[in-house]
Amino acid sequence: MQEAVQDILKKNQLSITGSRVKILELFLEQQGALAHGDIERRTGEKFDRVTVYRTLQVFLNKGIIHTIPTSDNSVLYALCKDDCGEGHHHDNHVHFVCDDCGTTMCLDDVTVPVIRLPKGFKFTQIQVVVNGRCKDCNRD
Amino acid sequence: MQEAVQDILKKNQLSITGSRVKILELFLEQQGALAHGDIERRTGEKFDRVTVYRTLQVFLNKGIIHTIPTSDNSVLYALCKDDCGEGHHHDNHVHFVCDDCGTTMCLDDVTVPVIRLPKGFKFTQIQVVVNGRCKDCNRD
DNA sequence: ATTATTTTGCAACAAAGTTGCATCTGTTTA
DNA sequence: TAAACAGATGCAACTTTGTTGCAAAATAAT
Repeated sequence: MQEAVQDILKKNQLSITGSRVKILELFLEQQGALAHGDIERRTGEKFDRVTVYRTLQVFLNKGIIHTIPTSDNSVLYALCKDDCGEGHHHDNHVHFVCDDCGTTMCLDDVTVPVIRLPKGFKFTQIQVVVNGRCKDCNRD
Repeated sequence: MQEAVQDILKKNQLSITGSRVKILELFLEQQGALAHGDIERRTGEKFDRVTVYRTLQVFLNKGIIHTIPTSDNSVLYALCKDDCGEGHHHDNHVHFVCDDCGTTMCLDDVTVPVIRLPKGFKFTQIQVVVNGRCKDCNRD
């Protein structure tokens, strides 16, 4: 885990600092998306709010994480898979929000469908947000 | 136009007030989505910020407008078509954001695709956000 | 026209996000 | 390994966005 974090930072030519390591660890531990507030709480408010914002911004620019559009318009961040980097920024994504437990995740293996747009429209990116019940919540 | 506005308000059992009329007119005039800021500006700051928020909230509850999730997490509002009302709240929507002119619109005639979710997942709602160039911007 | 009900604007507040700057930490080089 | 440099951090102050309670004003009902 420690190594994975360092690898990612080095690969992206980022210096290895406390906040970056800690925040990246959070993303790796938890399969799912995190809000800015979550991150502050789960780092034990060890880092300044500003630092968290700036760290997330850096990760966004490097393509390490990406944002997820939500219907309630809170900002969520999620780890990107390997095929995303600077330049190639998540052309297509399917995100799932569980109405029960609130978990938001990126369904990487689900392919984004082709959408027939009206005449004259050209698309560059498609994001899909699915609401429903996740695997865990459906057990009960 | 005046009539259309009054009709909508009456149909939803809302009293006819300055801000409601003006804001509804904005939505009817403009085919596309509006941010809260847009609305304030285009009403000439005639109404208090709070009033605008509350008016939008009322329209949302009544199903007159709906919000659109955007990748940059700004809140956008758009008019609903007739088949949306209290209770039946936009289960499926395709929204288009033009990267050129920034216009965001609701593509009502585009059908939302079926998405195969992983085992155990159940969906209740699907929102699709498409980025690209709109009809108008593609002319040049 | 008068009353009852809603809606509005104001003030104050809370949350979310940004900026500039001095200080500190990580990295590089000798 | 120590000095020097570049970059990251924390603090303070500020802006933007959104919320709440309450008195005044506008709308609807009688």
